[in-house]
Amino acid sequence: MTPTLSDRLAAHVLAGARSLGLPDDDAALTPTALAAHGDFQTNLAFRLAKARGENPRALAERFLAALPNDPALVASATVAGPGFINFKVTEAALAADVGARLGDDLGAPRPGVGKTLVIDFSSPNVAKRMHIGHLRSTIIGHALDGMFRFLGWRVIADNHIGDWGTQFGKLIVGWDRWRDDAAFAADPIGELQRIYQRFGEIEDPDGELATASRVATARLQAGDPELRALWRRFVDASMVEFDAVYARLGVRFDAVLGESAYEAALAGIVEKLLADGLAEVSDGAVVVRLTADDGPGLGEAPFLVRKADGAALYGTTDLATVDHRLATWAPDLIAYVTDMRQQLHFRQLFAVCRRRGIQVPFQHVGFGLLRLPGGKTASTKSGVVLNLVDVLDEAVARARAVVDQRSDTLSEDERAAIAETVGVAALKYQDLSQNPQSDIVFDWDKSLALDGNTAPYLLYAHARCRSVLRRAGDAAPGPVVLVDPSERELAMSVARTPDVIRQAAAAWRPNLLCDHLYGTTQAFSRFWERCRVVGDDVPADVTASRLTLVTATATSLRTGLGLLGIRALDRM
RNA sequence: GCCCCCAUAGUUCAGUGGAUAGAACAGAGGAUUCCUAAUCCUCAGACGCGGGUUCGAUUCCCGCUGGGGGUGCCA
Repeated sequence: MTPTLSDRLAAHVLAGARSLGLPDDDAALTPTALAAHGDFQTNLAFRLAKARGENPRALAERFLAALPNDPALVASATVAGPGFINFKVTEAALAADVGARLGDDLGAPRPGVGKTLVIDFSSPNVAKRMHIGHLRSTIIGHALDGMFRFLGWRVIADNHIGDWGTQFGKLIVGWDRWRDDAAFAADPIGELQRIYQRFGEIEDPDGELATASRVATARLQAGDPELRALWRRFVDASMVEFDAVYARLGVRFDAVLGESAYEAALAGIVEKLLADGLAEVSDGAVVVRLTADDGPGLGEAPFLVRKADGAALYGTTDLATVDHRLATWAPDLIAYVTDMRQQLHFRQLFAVCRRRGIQVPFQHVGFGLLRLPGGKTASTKSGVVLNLVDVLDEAVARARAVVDQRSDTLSEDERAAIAETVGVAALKYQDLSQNPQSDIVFDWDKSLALDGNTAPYLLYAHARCRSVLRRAGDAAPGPVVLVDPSERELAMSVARTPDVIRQAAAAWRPNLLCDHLYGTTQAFSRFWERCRVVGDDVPADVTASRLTLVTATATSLRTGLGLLGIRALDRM
């Protein structure tokens, strides 16, 4: 592995701070906003000057003088404006860096080696079709999974399926009365969904249905073999469909443990909380009372772990799940990727875990709602449902129309495969490229767009890279020599990719990686317009250099897209 | 009531207390004897309002307005 240019410059800056007698552990190093200011800048002089009440410009001048001499790395270092220190790295250092990033691991440092992350995402409910609202958790979670693994973490992607609860009583009752076996055989989830909806719509003036449903739920949870078998059928049928969607999205899990897996542990959790004095009985229910000391606003609402009727709640299940994860994987960090509406729940959950003596840090990655134009939320409740598979199909159909128009020399099979990849990638990238915490407006034309800052743009650039590498034939890659400005810009972007992956993971924000890959692609497109790689009029050493640069670009794009769950194409 | 989130160009979105706030789409105009034009180049266009902290605020704090979400027995 090779430290990145910014790692090396940060060390350079911190060495300067030490020799100035002002040791620090943050070099405040960032890429410059404008190329005219160099490659990187440090704003450390501002911070140090503020702490010491000095003039920042004067301190920056002293700082500059105190920097070590490193002519191999630093081409120039200058003080600018009120106290910025701008660095330009040498052509040789940049060229060498590009040459070190040709493998799939990008030669990147792996600071996560030895650490384990459990990340909980997707978590659909059994007997309901996945809709567009499930997309965010699934693909943001998967992208975080990919980025952390890239950084060396052992990652356990855990799909916490909603396979337990009162909805099964309703399903069982409805199944007995209204099921259509042929419909179930043809489309299991569709039939289960129909039964469930009918249960909600039908008149039940005497509460007869409600009673039957409660009885069925109780029998199921008591282990009635017949109902258990029926429940298993519902779960299995749902999982078949979920797995098909995951395969299509390219999403993987290390563990698929539904809520039912924790059923046996729930009573013990509640008893222990009571015995330890952490929980109390209140209005017949069992609650953990938190205070403002547990976190802002947490003193208001208690955390419910058992209802007055004796049933456990999702919070109880979540506590049992934490116990299981700690015992099974001994993680260093546990993360949950859910929509922001569950923020309070997780803050409470984490606080209760801390009270139970659990030291492991938790992270709730809350993302914004997906809404439709006009402000409606896309949910079963509002009656506006966009089935995920239907959206994927439409995305692929739109991609296919473009493939047929642009790539008419390719075979039918190739075109179908390309359209599938491009369509699904476009939908995923559209989501991933936005800040998770922002609400998303789903609009068919925007969400499935194939032009502009979209996955197809990145995939196309990668395909061009592969194309020229195929054409290079026997010509071998060689040392990088940066001649054209577009080459330097591209090289710098490629060199920064490992830094960006680290930052994106640390911020739990895949969109930072999307932004960077888009920038790399823009740089590549400009390079492509200006610089020929192979040809009779291109000197051999220039071809060799550019083949290395193109290889590094292709690797950076392929690896970066791969972390986002998007497979790069060699042709399109 | 209380708590949380959001407000950037016509639209959809980026933006780490830092230098001239970036893209895309839509709009106007250009580029292809040559490695994939699903491309590139040019033009035009924005930080809700009022205070505060700071050398410096779209960013942090307070208030206001507008929108969304949550809030003891759903998840």
